[in-house]
Amino acid sequence: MEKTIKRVLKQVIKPHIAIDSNIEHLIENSIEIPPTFEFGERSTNIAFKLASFLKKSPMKIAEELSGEINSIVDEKSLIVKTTSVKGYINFFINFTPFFNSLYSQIKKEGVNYGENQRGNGKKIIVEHTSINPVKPLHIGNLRNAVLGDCIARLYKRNGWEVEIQNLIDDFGRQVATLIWGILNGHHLGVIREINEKYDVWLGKVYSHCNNILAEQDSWNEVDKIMIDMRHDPHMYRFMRNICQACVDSNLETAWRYGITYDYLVWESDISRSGVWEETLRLLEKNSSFRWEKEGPNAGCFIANLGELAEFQDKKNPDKVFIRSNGIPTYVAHDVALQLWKFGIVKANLTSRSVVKQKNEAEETRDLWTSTDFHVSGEAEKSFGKPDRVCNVIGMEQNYEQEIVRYTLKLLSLKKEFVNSFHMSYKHVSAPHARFSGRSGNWLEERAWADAVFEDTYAAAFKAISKKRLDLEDDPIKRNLIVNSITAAAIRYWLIKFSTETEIKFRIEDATSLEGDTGPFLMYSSVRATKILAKLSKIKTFSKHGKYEITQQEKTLILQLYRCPEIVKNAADSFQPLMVAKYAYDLASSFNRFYETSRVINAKTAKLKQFRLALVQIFSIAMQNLLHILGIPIVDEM
RNA sequence: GGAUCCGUGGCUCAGCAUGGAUAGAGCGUCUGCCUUCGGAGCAGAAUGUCGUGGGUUCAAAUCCCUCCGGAUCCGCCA
Repeated sequence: MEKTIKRVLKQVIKPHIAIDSNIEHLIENSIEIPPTFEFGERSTNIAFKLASFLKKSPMKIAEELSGEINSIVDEKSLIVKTTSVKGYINFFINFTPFFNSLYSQIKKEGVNYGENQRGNGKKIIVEHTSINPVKPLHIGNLRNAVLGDCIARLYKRNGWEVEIQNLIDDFGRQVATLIWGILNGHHLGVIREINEKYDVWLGKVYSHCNNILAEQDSWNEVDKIMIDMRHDPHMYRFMRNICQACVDSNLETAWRYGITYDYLVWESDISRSGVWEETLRLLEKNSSFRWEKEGPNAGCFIANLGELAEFQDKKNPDKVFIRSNGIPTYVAHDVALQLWKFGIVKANLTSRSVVKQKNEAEETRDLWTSTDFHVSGEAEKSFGKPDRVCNVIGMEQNYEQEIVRYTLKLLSLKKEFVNSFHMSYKHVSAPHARFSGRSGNWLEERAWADAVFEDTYAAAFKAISKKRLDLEDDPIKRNLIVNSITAAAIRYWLIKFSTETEIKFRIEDATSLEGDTGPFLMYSSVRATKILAKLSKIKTFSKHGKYEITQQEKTLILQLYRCPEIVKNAADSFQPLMVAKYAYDLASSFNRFYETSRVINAKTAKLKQFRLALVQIFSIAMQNLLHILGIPIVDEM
């Protein structure tokens, strides 16, 4: 439709002014969706833009162009007529051929409707979740995971090969803190409740350990454990087993929400494979990095970021990569990791496939993990070597992520520099503070991912018990449906905000099932499914025959048409929110259609056929969108 | 001190990249709609100095600057 409008516009503008690249650009970006349907299906403000070139008033230009367009179109072309209102040119289209072609397209593309192949098979690594393996996911971690999961799905539908990594930092201070606590028997002071998830209990222990450490001021003992974890095989095995149990428990949570991974990357495996040493050799060869001989940073290895314009305004533009005690800093580690992801340094990790995961659509995905021992005869698979890397990390780490990115620039890794993306988002906040694993405040607010699931489940269960008395005899089916509604509600709630908005955690918002929510989208899809099931015997829509199209139907058709554009823009701007908003608008349009257009009792056979066809393509598009959002598709609810 | 982000009805948020017609939703409040494809829905009402003050422009919630309020960052923490 836009293509046709631009072509016609150029045709009528040409006699008035030469179309150079400047004018061409104006035309390309001038098509918009009018505020109300009375102004047509599309409009353009091109007359305003041309006013200064033609030295005429916008209204006059719009009037002339509109008249000229009307003289070359008729009721058989896609554009039926145009009007000029206050300087705008409004386009009215012929819905019958428009619908016919949209219908054929969506029917033909089916589950692929909305997709494109722009990625052309290129590969992206999306790293998300990546929590320390000492605690459960809290709602903020879940926001990270859901956003990352959604971006991965979006990239896939833009023709990219996607590899989802989850980094397990088992060599960090948080793990050492926990191990210190367990070795000193402090976990015995935290009673594990019946059926309590392991990671939840561990998170309590971890928080407890922090309190004791703060009282005793025994951090030097934790430092010693950090060293022992690296050098004492028994200590390492002890630590890794605990982390493994925690990760297994974390995965259970992720799967409840339809989140799956391709590769769990263990920090200890990375460390032992020599990635850091290789990175250091690479940096040492470059003049932008140096060992400091004097001054406050004497004995440290420094990244000379001050030579970049972007860091000139910093109080201290240079960044310490290796402390004077020889231990690399966190950001240096992240640099090594990024270099490894791009395959600039080689880690030679041993990997094994551990479990077959299923997401909400029952799609199978093998989960692989890096490992410290190889079982002979096991299948191997190589990871990495992407064209692009996207790290989903909170906004408070914007500066660190910039350092990582610009370090690539200092190393003259131009391609890797422009293909490093930090998907940044703000925190989910508790009423008066931020959630933190250390303070354990997620506990008192019931803000860990499993508790939020339970509370939402309870709300959904209450609702379905009222609405679906018939399901009392089928608790298994009811449980499946309630699980789906729960995941839908929470996932949608985490996606619907802009990544730049801090979400205030309030359980009544997360568990809401009405209005701008995930269940609302599911419900519209269920309505369509029900109609389709009842009319499964009607022969397929043919474009011949006459029928009237109502305004609600037109709106729905126009909404359906936008799907591919949204999928493209959402991926390009790293805004899953755009898909959520669009899916909500589409569901809303369908509900209005549903209220005003009876399908089963339509007045004529032809009308019935047309409406059924509209329901069919709505159902296809909505299911594709739900899949991108990771919302389960159900037949009833 | 410097940097980034945020400020939109009572509440929670979209819209800002690429300026454009009457600033959109949801929740809450109020009024209607179940002999009607499933009411987790629909129709309607009320509620707005788009933080403040300037500037640019034919046109500013959107771009630029000031100030006010909030968050985060600028570690040999992770």
